[in-house]
Amino acid sequence: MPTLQDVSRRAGVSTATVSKVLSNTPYFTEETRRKVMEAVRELGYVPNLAARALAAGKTHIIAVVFPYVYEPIFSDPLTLRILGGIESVITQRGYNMLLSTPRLSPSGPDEHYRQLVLSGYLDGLIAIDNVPEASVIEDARAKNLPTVVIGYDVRDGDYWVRSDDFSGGEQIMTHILGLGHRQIGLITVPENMNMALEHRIEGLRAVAQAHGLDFDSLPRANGDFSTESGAACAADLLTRHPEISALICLNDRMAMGAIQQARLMGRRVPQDLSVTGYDDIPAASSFAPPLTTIDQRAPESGQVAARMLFDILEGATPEPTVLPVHFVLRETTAPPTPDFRPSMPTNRSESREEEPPA
Amino acid sequence: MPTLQDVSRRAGVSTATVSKVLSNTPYFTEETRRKVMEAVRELGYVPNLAARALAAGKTHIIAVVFPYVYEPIFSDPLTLRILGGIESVITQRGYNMLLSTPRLSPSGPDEHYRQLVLSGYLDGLIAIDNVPEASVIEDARAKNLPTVVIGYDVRDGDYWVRSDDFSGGEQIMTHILGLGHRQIGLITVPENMNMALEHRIEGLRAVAQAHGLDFDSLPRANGDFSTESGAACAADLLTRHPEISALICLNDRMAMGAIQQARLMGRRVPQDLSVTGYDDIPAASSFAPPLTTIDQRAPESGQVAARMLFDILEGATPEPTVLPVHFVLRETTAPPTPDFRPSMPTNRSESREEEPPA
DNA sequence: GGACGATAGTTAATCGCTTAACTATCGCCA
DNA sequence: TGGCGATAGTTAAGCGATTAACTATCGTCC
Repeated sequence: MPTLQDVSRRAGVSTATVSKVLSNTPYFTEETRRKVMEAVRELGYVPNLAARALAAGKTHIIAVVFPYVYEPIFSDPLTLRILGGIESVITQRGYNMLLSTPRLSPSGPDEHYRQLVLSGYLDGLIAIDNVPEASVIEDARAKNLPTVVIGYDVRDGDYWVRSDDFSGGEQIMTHILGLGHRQIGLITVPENMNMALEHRIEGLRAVAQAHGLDFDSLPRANGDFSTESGAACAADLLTRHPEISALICLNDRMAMGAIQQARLMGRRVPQDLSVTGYDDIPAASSFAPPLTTIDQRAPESGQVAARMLFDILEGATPEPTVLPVHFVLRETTAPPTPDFRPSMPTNRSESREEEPPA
Repeated sequence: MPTLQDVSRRAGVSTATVSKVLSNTPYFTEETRRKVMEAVRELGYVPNLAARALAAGKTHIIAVVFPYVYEPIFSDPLTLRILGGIESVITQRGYNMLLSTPRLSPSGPDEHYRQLVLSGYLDGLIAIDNVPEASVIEDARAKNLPTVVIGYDVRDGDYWVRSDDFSGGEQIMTHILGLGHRQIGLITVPENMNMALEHRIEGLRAVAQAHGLDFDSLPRANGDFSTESGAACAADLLTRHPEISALICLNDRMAMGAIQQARLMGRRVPQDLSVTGYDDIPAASSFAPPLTTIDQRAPESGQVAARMLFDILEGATPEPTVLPVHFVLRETTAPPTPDFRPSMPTNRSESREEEPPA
């Protein structure tokens, strides 16, 4: 591979001049540029990025960090769409994207990841961080590496972008309540697992209580994001509380599992049971029936995060961003039918569910 | 950030010795190692990867290349699972994964990608290459960069791994024929778009012809991998050829679209119409009804590719690999019912479809 | 005409690490 | 005892760029 020096010799100038021409630093003539460019072409010169990184202290590599927590990112359509959004911006700016999926333990991310962050190999970092414990950006913060977090685990001074989960929860509950449902079941995930989901729950709660509903006494079961767990939760909930006329699920996959399970138990959706999801994954619209859900605009959040990062790299100090969510009305919700409306007006007498089904 | 020199001073040895200890190159005492390691710990030293890359000529970065062709990879669950497989091996070996998605044009991949490949930033490359034109590995080949291709666009001497698409096609057709179907519709993609799919078609053809069926005269429509296009193709096919009792789709998403469309047209699946997919994406098993399909073991192919790459890096010359596929019998296929069996035994009189629906 | 600022290009130090070549020491054996 | 090979560690030369500091040239303005 030809080096800068080869080019400089061939063009009959110094390496400094070649470097200037290539990086468009002032003070060279058109004639010089021509000679240099021609030498570059003739030799097929391509700059050595490692050398450039060492000398200039810039690697043009942005790490995108998806911690390996509850499940592999590679099966979660949502994080993937975020990734797509990030990729589009990074590529467009001529940067490269290093995908890192550190394993998390209570003592923090794995050693290999920590070395990467501290190694000077990275110009910036974008991390998904919704998990309360074990922050993935501590080292980056300590090293002053430009970092944008997508999610909630931030502290003062951090740059972040997040989806308006609270509003998403509000919109769902408003819709369900507006339809006339009062016997509502919740399919959630264990507490302290994901802060985004907890904000959705807070949104649900706010609206429920504004309507005089005792949110904490609503039947509730915890899944683990998967379709299967959604089915299991639905089985549990519908068995113990046959009066339920609407099921609010905190993500689409659990909603889809719940619908299948409900059908197995003889409930038609939406006639006998309304179900809502969250995320609007690709499968949601082609599901039968198409799922009423919340569109988080995941690709957009990736793009916004990437743009914020480049702002920081250029010396600006971008504002943290909360992205609006969009309610997607499809066909899994309907007003409750009298058959499934029990005689008592609320479910105050019901016991509360906390544990997930086996 | 402390450097190697800082460590060497603190430990009271030369930088060469520190380097040796850290890379475990022979000839130092246990005592020396202790001193060095202690200095490393005290200073919080982390090697600078750019400097290491420049000096040693190894970056510990593997590029994973998913060309942007017919659609963004970020919505294709299949390539994503391959990515997951690759990631697991790369991470485990302590390498980093650079995700590159070059834009392809008839003149080749974009310039930024070419620079990356030639820049010396990469220790190896894994590429998905099923698109006939515009190879993504030409530069890598020219530069002698260790490369493994997942797919078909290879030439002699290349390392590759691919799924046994031909056998997959055979198994699908054998199953459908064994069920008794003879009025078979095909939902495919345009020719020269994806070589893997063409091999599946060859597998289908081989078995069909062995059974005396004129494969080329089977009704056929071309989609573009998407659910929507599957629905459109199904609408087209079932309208023109109502006698069709089985629909073979070359991927799951098109199959799912086809099933929804068939249902809209009053066909029950599988009673009135059998449908098969290909890929076994996550949604396939939770679809209603669960989809009969082919499992390609995508994560495995990613793992195999990554392992092959490390073999090459270690000086070995691994054998190209064809991975077996697995037929997944679920609930979208059944024997044809007499109602939908037309009087003529074959469809020799039918015209052939080539164009996709608008 | 001389001084000065802008322009064009060069020299050489530097980034932080690896490694070939070299020196020094030690044990062992003929 | 001398010599040799193995062991332990050092010196210093790169790797291939960037860039600060410097020199040289030229036009302009008083």
